Amino acid sequence: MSHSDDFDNLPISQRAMARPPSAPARDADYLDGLNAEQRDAVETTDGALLVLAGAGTGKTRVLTTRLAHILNQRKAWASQTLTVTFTNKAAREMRERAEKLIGDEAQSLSWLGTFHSVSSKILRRHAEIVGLESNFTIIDTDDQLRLLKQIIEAENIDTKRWTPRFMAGLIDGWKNRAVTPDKVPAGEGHEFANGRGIEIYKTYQHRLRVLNACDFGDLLMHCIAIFQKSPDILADYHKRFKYILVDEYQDTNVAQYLWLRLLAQGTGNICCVGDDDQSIYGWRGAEVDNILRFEKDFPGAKVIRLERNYRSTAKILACASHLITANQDRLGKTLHTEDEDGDAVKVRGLWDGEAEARLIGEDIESWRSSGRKYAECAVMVRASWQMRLFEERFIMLGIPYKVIGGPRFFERAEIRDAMAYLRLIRSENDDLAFERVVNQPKRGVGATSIQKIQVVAREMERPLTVTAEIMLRGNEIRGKAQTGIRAFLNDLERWRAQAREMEHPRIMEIILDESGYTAMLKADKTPQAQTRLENLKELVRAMGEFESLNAFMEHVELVMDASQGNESDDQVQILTLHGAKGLEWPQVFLPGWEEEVFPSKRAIDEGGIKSLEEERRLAYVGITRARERCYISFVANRMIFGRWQSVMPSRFVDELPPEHVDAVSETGYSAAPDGLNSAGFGGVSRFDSDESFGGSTYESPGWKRAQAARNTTDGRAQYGNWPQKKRPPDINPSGRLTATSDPEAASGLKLGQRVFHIKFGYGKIKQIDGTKLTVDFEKAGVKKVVEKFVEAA
DNA sequence: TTCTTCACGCTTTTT
DNA sequence: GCGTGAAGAA
Repeated sequence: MSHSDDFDNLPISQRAMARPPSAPARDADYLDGLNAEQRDAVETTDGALLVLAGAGTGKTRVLTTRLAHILNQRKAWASQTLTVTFTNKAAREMRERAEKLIGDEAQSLSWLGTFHSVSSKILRRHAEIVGLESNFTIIDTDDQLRLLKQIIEAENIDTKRWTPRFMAGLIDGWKNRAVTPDKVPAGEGHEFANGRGIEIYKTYQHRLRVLNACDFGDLLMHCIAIFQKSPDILADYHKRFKYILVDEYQDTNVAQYLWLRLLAQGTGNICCVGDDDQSIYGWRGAEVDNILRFEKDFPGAKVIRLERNYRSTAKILACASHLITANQDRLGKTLHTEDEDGDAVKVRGLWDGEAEARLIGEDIESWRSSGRKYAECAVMVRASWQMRLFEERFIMLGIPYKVIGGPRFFERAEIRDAMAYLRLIRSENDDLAFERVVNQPKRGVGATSIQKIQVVAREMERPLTVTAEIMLRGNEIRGKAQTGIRAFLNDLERWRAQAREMEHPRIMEIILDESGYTAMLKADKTPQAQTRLENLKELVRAMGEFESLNAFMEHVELVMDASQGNESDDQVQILTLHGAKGLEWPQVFLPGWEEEVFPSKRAIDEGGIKSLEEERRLAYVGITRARERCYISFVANRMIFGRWQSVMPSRFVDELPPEHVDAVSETGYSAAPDGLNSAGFGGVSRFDSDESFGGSTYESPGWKRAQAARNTTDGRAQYGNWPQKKRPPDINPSGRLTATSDPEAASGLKLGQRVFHIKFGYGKIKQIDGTKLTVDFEKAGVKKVVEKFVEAA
């Protein structure tokens, strides 16, 4: 095993003296096939280096090869390199690809991970410096919100007017900039409850410390604090990390930047790879400035541009490049390819979202019948609500698909409940976990009882479990709650003892059984309960893959995306544009290119030109995912939040280069990119003639607003909120029933008629009472009262 | 205490 | 359209 001679395995006394052997151990044949720039980026190992890597230019390859090169040149041990990424997925991929290059040695890359996982590892070593114990809990957004809610309520602030979510946003914003409560610039807390925001931030941080917990932002912030407070610790890390590699540098926020800069002060060997045109996380604190400023931050830094694209055909690349030139602040790159022209990017205008889904479904089928794979196709949307239409259509057509980045396994309620039990076993201090599961399953412990305990706990400054115990002894809790809590505490005690001598998957099973959680789900006849049981089984199985309970829990707290399972299956991928970074497919569909959808209304309203540019980068990312074919589409009418709106094609459509675009009209309306406005994209006129509107000059508010927004330079709509007018009930071509908010329309339904409902599939009408229908969904085993249905023509 | 109903707000995206 | 969370009813 080549990694047995690793730095970490040396006796501590020898570490300071340890030097990697100086001679290269292997031939540098891994450099074959790299172009001149890539090779330069790999071989420039020392000093600060910024690699500006455009889409599809072999960024990951350069990073991993560089890593291999450093190791093969014996410039450092694997464990003396630090490689940080943003997502777990990226970290995993990096490790896998490194393994192919350097074999077993990749296992010693113990400092390869996300910013958060590396931070957590560092923080566990020095937790006491920031007032934590090394077994601290990492809380997620859900816990964070509950904690904040308690704090805000305790301050007697109305949580409806000043929502915990908003406060969480402020705190995240501060933490993204590594701003501690005492460093908040004057005037910034004023947005919340008349300036009490800072106070709440302070209390929040204090509470976290008491709970021996951190949130995601803390992981980085505490690390920075440790480095700043203890120069000797920092010096240790300087000695350790001889080479630092950073992926997706354009997405770093201020805290991450500070973190990196502190660590890079040692050797100064830092290599950041990124693409300013793919910075799409500004809303969560990413500073494109970090990459724009790189040369100033790291004096003497070298910049290498990777501009040869190996992914897309020339036409696809031309579209993307042309579109992105509309952005102002760019470092500027000129991507080129030696690839052939390929097919033009297809732009298509359609009547509505269903037509769009239908067409894309057909395209995928014909792709498949031409002998290609489903898995070579991806549908990329701006927001997750747009996925539903495609799912429905694909189910109907029998096209296998997979939604990427849907509700994550470990964020599901049942999994979080199970985790809360484990957390309570690990530490009796975990108040958040206690609150979550004292009454889950129902033990007769209601809000009143919990509140009572909380009050006392706060007074005594003890954790809830301990307080509850004391109160039970003092007979201060009566009735159902008394027996409930008694049983709960006894169970915890017993499990804790058992956990010490049992395999950890087994203890999970015991907890689920004995707590009555499994029984609760078994008693629940809805189809969701079945899935939940399966999820829990999966959880127990996944636990078995970890050495210890603690290892498993660390994994869950940070790597919130387990259990993909059947990745090899031939499935169409449905995902958001954000989720698509770093991926590629031969055939890519980009639906929903309408003003206010993409670019999203919210982005335009809130962030003005800056957000608009970010949306454009998102479009750029979308197009550059395509290798052979790229289909862009927009519709005339779209259902948004249950309301029909007439919508305009996205301005991005107009920004495509006409000579590389093939504009196809599927509706009889002009979809030519250069003529959309003048030719009068027909959605509106068709809408006008619809009799149900009883008028001929109707224009939907959405359309007017969108039109106004398109015509302003900053992208902000000049109109306020327009009164909403309802679109008449929709009649769709498959002869199904569609929900409507118009009660009058819901007449003429017949008993026994089958209706469609999004969640439960087809059901039979059992009873009609005005506009109220009782529908029996036999397949799902659900009876549901469905209101406001309307019959199809 | 728990179950039911209703209104609201929100759907960018990640650790 | 959907889930959440608060208020009201059993």
